[in-house]
Amino acid sequence: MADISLKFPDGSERPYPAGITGKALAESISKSLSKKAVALVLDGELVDLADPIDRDAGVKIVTRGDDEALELIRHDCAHVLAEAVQELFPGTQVTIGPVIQDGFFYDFARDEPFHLDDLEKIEAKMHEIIKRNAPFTKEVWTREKAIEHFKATGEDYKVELIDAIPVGEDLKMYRQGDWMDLCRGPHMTSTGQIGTAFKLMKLAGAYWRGDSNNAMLQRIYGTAWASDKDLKAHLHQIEEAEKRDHRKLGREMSLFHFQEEGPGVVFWHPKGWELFQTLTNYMRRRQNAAGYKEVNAPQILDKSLWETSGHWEWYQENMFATTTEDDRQFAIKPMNCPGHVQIFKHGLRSYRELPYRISEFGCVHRYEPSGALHGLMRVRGFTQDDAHVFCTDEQLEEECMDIDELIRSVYRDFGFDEIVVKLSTRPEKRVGTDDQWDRAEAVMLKVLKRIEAESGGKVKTGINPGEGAFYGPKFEYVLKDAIGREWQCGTNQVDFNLPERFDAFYIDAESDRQRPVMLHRAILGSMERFIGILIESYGGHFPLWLAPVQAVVATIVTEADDYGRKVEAELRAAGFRVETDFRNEKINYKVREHSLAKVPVILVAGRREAEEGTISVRRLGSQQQTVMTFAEAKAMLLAEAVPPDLKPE
RNA sequence: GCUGCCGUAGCUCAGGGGUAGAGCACUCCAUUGGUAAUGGAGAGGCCGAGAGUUCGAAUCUCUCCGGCAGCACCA
Repeated sequence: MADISLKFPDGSERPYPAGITGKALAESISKSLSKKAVALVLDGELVDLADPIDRDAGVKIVTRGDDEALELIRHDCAHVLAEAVQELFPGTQVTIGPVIQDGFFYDFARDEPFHLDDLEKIEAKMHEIIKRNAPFTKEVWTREKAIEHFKATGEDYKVELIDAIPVGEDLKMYRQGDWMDLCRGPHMTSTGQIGTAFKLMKLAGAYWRGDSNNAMLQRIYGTAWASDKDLKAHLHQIEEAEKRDHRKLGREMSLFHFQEEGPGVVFWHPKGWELFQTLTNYMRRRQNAAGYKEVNAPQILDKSLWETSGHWEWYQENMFATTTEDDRQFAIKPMNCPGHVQIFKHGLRSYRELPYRISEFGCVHRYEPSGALHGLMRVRGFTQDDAHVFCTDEQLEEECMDIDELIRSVYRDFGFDEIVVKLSTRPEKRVGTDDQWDRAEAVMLKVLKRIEAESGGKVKTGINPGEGAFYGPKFEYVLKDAIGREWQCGTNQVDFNLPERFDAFYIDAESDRQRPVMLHRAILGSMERFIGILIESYGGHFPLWLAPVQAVVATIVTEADDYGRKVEAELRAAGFRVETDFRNEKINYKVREHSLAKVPVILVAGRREAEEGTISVRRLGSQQQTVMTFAEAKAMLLAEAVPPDLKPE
């Protein structure tokens, strides 16, 4: 057999007989390597160790500790999960079991639901299967044989999967002991290589093929790692994330609450509302500076308006509607755009007024599916930092670029530097002509390229086909928070439809009527959601400018209370959000309580401070405190509390 | 909306066919104590709602409401 030349990661290149397997290759290098090897990377692609290599290629032997092996561990683990379930619960059908972030899942079809305590049994069975250490072996089957096999074993879903695989493609079956599964592969060489660092996490329902018209399957989620240490670290990380949960912190910091009578609507408490207002005021300043005029449009409008806008036809199931005694139908606004069009239309607009930018902290209500509700992140009543820009076709591109700059500059102020901009194109359910969509998407594609280019590649971009709003394509701004989670917040949508539906126009330089283009844009998106993101991202430790209570003045002895009152009054007069704690409690008690409430600064005054005009400053998260004159402390705190947009450069 | 689980005091949770418990928080009393819990006493619940089974239901069954996890949907 002819020789092939294989190139190793260290750059060295050696000849081998064609058809050599990864296993034999590893053996030829060293016995210990062949023992540790679990797979091969062939020209960047992960393949089975048993696959013959028949061409010149770059190779890398993957051992269990390599990053590439993690995917295999998880994938193999999914197979073992499926085997365990079928051993324990005969008659259960297997469907798909892919690798996901941090682990894997497998979807099963079974009439009886699994219970939480089944997970323990399944996990024990998995350990047993792994201990058997059966080799994974691959077989290539014909379509007919595979279909026949799965029909015979009652695996209807597998048959359906095979039907969806293009004719001519090989069907690979992986066997582990007595069990086998249709699978693209690759796998490690035996189940024993999975190790013990895995855990079944949760049970959930999931639609077959992700389509809610299909049957619901039972999904078992698991996490798997290369070592027990990694598994432990992952479980610890989950615990840490739970501590940041905005629903928990919102309660502990008395920011807001929910209750049964108002599913999906927020009761904002004084401190939460303070935060809300601080954020709103910041956005108001940013928008005013960017040339927006703030407006306010009605909450409830006649059905006819929503028919004209298309909402009644396309969005009705998400709308709260009401019929009055005189039989008029009204809807509570789910969006602000129709209202803003009315403001634009009121009176003749000149081309000189364009771009006409109006903003509104618009409170909207949407009937969201009950299962979607999630704390502040997904609610039925929320406030958008919404705005609409009416402009000419020629102005469109620059307006989009300005909006892009505004959005990213706002995100920077909160420390969100990693941004992805996605273009969502025309959905199936939509209004307007194809020509309008063509025009809108063409401009947006151009803008998307400019955003990426002008950010020097810092902003990543992408396309979401078919995800646009019913009235136009949209840019979606996805930010990454302090703990690496991604959130879609900002949006910018190009709309040629609504102006036409409402017959909005302006008068151009030749005194002719012209149709404006309309941009819908939001930056934080939903104020509620953004606050939820901030709570979790900061873990409740707000920067001073955002903190609802910026400092608490706590006295040690009653004689210091008068001084404490003076400290409070002076800070309050300077616009600082400060509270006092003169309770008959020990200072330890007070420090503990305000630290748990995540107040950024505790100002402690005892007899000494009162006499000397000083104050003891203790920062949240620090075990120490600094004594300084009150004047110094005040200057320091006031300087730190200046919002980012008002900071002198 | 779908699947599964859950709903006991403001919060965190125990109990589980014979009419209710803990810790923290709260109120009162004593204590004026230097940076993460001073001691004592007290008050607090139609055990999510409705119906059923039962001599008797917070406990079992059903329906509804709400929550949680995931799916679907989405700012």
